Amino acid sequence: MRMSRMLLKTLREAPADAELPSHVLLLRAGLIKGLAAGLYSFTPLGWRVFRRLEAIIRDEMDASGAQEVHLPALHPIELWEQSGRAAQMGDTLFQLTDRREHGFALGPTHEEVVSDLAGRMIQSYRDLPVTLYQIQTKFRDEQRPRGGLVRLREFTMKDAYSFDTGWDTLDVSYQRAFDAYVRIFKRAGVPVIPVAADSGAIGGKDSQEFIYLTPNGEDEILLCPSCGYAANAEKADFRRPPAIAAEPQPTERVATPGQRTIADLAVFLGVEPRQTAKAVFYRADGKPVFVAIRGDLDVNETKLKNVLKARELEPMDDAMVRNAGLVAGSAGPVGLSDMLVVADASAVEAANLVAGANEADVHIRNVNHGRDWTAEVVADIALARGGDACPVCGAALEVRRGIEMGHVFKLGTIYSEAMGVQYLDDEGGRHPAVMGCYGIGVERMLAACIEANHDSNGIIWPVEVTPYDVHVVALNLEQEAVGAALEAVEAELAAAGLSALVDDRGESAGVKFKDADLLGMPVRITVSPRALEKGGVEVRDRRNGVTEIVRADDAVATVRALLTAAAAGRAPKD
RNA sequence: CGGGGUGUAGCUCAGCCUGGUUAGAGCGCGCGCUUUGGGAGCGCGAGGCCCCCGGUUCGAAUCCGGGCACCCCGACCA
Repeated sequence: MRMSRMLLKTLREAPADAELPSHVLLLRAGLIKGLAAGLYSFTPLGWRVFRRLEAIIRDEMDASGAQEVHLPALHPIELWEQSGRAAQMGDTLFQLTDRREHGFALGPTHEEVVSDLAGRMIQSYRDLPVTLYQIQTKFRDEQRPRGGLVRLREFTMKDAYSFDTGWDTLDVSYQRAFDAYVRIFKRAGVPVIPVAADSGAIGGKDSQEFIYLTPNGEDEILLCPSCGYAANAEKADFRRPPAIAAEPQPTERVATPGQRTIADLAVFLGVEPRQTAKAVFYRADGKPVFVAIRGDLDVNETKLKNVLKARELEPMDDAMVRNAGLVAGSAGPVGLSDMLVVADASAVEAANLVAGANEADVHIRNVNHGRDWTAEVVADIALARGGDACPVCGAALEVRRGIEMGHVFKLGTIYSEAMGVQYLDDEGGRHPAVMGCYGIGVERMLAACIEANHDSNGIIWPVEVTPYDVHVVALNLEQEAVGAALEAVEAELAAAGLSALVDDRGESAGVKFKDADLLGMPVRITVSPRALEKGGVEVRDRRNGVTEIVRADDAVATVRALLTAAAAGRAPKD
């Protein structure tokens, strides 16, 4: 491809509204153009990269035995009502009506549609197991699109769904998908770690996310440096610091003027935070919920939401707090009525806690569960934090941030039951298929690929992702010798099956070199009078900038060697 | 949806506080000449509903009110 003919504009300066390195480079290299919040167009060069990522995904999915399908992006709303997710997705679901006033949704994901297809086609255990996948556009009316390609309203997902006769064979399908993901991210040059993840209110069993660790990420991950335990903060467990054991003592009211936070209260009364009870009030699907947890811990709202099987969980507003007879700063579980009380195990096990008296500036000492108050629900609803003890080995957990690249998830029979995916076993018995689902965000993967593969000059494409294998810079192209050498190099590259982007523009040498670095092809060849004088063409490794002059005849072999070394992850020679 | 910020040329921004000529710069773009090893030089030129609507005023990019858009931080997800 000749650059003089390509629709491509590189930017010398970064647009002001881009912050992430990947976003800046995507725009500066002219790979994407914004249309509106969370919506981007791909340029010819950007689309080439996108399609190479798709090709890697397709290749590995096919190799894993999955079969590609193509499902509609436009879904009858009934399908979403049938699964119950129209309500669950809420405003995230883009909805519209056709000319007959029938409701439709733009698919945010495809469990419903694929289940409908599978339900119509799967009849017997002989049809199972089967894994279907597609690479499809998804639509989500996100609360906040952000980070260039990191969080979009229209994006491409590779989504796969496995159907099995039972949980045991689902384990096999799940592992196959997992292994395919490991290979996909490796080939795409995106370093990821699998972490235990929340499976949501819908339930399901194992769920793991593939996370690209970066300070720019939106997810909080807890990692154990000692044993390798890794979990999304929503899911993470930890060993709580032990409570102080003691015999229950009689309760005692105590004046605590102005002591509204756990920290203040603990100092005021001369106790440790873990000797207090923290009270937090929520609305779960509109209903008031009182949550008690030991004072040194925080509530994990995801865990709480799951325990309550709530669709929506939000802090109570002030009016609701007053109506419930609660006093913020001095709230406690003693004497509450007309409200669901949920407690973390920590608040139940600990003896003689200090708790609010539901009266301004008054607390109660020596509050004990079972004697002074009772929780209807006792569960693990505590939030793991950096420094907490690893649930596996006890070492201090570290907090990192990351971007979710993919998610693998054992769904079970939730959708097969709702959507009617059933099979007959060898005795004629009818059962719902056991499902798994597996997603990868393709644009997000492209963003992470750039985050992980760039330097201050621009992108450094992994060999399997690069839009062209070689960037050929021609200088003084008007000189006959240069023109001839360029044509020879182009012909040899083509004959060797290597793709090339050829800078034949009338720009100055500096502009061409800067653009070559920015655009990030792994190898650059310079065809110029100076190189010809030295006996050939110049070949340069983008990774370290090292150049060598080789005979034009040897250019292809040299390029090959550099690409192979880069693909193998071998250190560039210097 | 809560908090913060920004809307002036394709991009980065000045001008706004303290209203007053034809609204500016750099980069980019077009033409000509010159130039070709790290975003070159000279000359000429095109390009603006100053986000939108309303108000104040003799007069608004500038002051006031109301919208909208975009970005960042939080609650949600691939």
